[in-house]
Amino acid sequence: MTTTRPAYVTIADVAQRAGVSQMTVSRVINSSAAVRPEKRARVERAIEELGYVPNRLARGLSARRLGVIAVLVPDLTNPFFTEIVHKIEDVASEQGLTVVLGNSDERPEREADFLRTVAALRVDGAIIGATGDGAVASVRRLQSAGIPVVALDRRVGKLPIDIVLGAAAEPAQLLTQHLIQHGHKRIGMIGGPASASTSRERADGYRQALREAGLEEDPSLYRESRFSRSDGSQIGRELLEHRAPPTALVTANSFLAFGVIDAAESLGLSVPGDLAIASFDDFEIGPRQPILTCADQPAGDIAELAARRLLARLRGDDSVPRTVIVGTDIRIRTSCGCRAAEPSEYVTSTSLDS
Amino acid sequence: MTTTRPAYVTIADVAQRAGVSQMTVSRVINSSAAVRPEKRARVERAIEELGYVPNRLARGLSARRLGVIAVLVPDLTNPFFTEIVHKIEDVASEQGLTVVLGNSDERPEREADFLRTVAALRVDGAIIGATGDGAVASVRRLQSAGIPVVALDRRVGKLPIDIVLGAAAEPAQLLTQHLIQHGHKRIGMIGGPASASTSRERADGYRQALREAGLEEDPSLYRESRFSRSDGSQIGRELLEHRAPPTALVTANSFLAFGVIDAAESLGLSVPGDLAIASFDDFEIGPRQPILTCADQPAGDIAELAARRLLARLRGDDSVPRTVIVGTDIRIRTSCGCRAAEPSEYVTSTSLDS
DNA sequence: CTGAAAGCGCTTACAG
DNA sequence: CTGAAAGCGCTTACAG
Repeated sequence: MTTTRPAYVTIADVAQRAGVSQMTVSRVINSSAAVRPEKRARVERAIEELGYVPNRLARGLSARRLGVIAVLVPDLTNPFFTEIVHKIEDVASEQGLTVVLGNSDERPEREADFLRTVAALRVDGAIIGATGDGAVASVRRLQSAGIPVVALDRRVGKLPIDIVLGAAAEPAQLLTQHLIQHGHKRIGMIGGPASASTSRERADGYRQALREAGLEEDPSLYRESRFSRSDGSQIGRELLEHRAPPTALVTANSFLAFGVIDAAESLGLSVPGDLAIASFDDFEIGPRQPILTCADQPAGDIAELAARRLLARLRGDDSVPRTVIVGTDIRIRTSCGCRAAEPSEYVTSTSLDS
Repeated sequence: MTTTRPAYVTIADVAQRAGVSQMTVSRVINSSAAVRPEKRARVERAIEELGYVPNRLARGLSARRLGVIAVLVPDLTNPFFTEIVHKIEDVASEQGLTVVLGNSDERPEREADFLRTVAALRVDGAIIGATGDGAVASVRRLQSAGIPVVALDRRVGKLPIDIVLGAAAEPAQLLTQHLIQHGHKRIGMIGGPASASTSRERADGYRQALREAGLEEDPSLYRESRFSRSDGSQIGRELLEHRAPPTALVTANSFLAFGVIDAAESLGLSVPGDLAIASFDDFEIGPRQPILTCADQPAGDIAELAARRLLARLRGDDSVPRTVIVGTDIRIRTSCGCRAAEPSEYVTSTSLDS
């Protein structure tokens, strides 16, 4: 079809030019066995002269090891996941591994597509931030094909699997308690999609805090949403127009918080004056001091732990699946009603085996 | 090494179970030729029952078409590139293509590594945001192997190659002119690394504006930098402590602008009162109205155009390499000294053949 | 230390 | 519409 034929140089060409067998060339390329120095030199020269680039597909096919790992995230637009991808890419490239990237956009079908692709590619392993429990079947297929999978940020059903995620219930509880300490009685929450374990756990933490404080739980004050600014804005508006609106809100994601603030402003209300806010995620990017009181999950650490876990599996570690829960910093700023930025930080760091 | 053997089902297993030849199975999988309905049904059932997932490595090896494209960006931390990756991933997945992701971190060696990997993987094509002209050799190697490459955001030396980038000189000129209209006489610029064509062109636009306005060009007011907040902060501080400091600054990237504002604040100076700023990129993410007057390159459009160009090449388009320059919106906000947000937008949109 | 043979799991021609 | 043969470019045993 195209004019230029992919006229690749093959291992046979190199062997012929160097006057050795293919195997010798293979051994030189992979340093997989000792080769007499003179031969090695001849091979290296031939490789150089011919501009030989070993075909990794062929290698992957016969060696059953491609040197590629897959990374799936639910939203590539979210700086939390961006940082995760960035970090995993760093670790991978440092290990000579290549990353195949997938973005499900929180859609289970896209997720299934990607995981099927990845299975077809016979990647060495995968790190996935699932859309939710819908990923169980796909992940199981990968596992039964012998491909190690590490879950990140969200659980995958009840599957026994390595998983690395940020603390969810405790920080939500702390955020809520903080709002309670500011004197709020009617505290609402905009949670994430119930399909994500993280969302459910954060909601638990919120409810737990209310309960412990002896506050009534008004079910109409908890709202499920997608992790988007527009959902935050829309639901925020609805809550603020509630007959008995909340005076404070916990949001499960910063996009949601931004949207709520948009809504408040459009209604002529001020934050935290008319509505106090505490949120998850710390990704305000800009020239001014951030204002959001939030639970900041260390994305880089989560990513690195997940990557290291996968690397261990690739090396043959077949210990029991591990659940690693990474501590979260609570950053007190002004959206909750605090004046100054008293850096009262809370750190939890847990690591359990399951 | 591991306990579970990747006991994959192969096309031969399916063929046997369906009582047909491998070729028939292959034709069913790929819809590459007509197959009698009953046989097709038998094959489909066998695939289902066996849980067969075709091996794309094997397919790629013999068909010389993997269904994978490579995407390289210089900074995965920069929302401009994140959005680009996001969009390319969208287009690719919609076309059934998989994305292999690389991040050079602006380091030519990492770039070369990635491009070598990608060549070894025999990907179908690549879209690369190069670190600079250092990528010439790597790109040439891909091209001569018959792998189409589309450059994005930055040129690759003088290589004849498809390229999609945002306008650079004109917006820089307009930004500078705008500052001049505010009455500034001493206008500096923090440009990006000179290795990137974009940086050089932006600097040209800045100088052009000064020249046309008859303003002196003080070379000490132009500073080269990396695209980072810390560089912005450090260089910003140096410029502000200059014996005759600039009263206005153009920055080639928003991270730089943020850093400059950090520096100004730490010196007790205000923006735009003591220092007016106009920048490239529009990626303030947060709850408040953005303040940066800037040239906003449409990352999504750039990405999509690049992806479409590559797709055309994959389909066999062998026309002359094309240079597409995408228009940039100028967003007037307050960092330049304007009061309100008069949305005076400038749009340029050009497409040239080279 | 070295190499000939077989095989990885597909597809590409080629016949029929 | 269908299939047997050869080949894609490597590596894995196996001999020596």
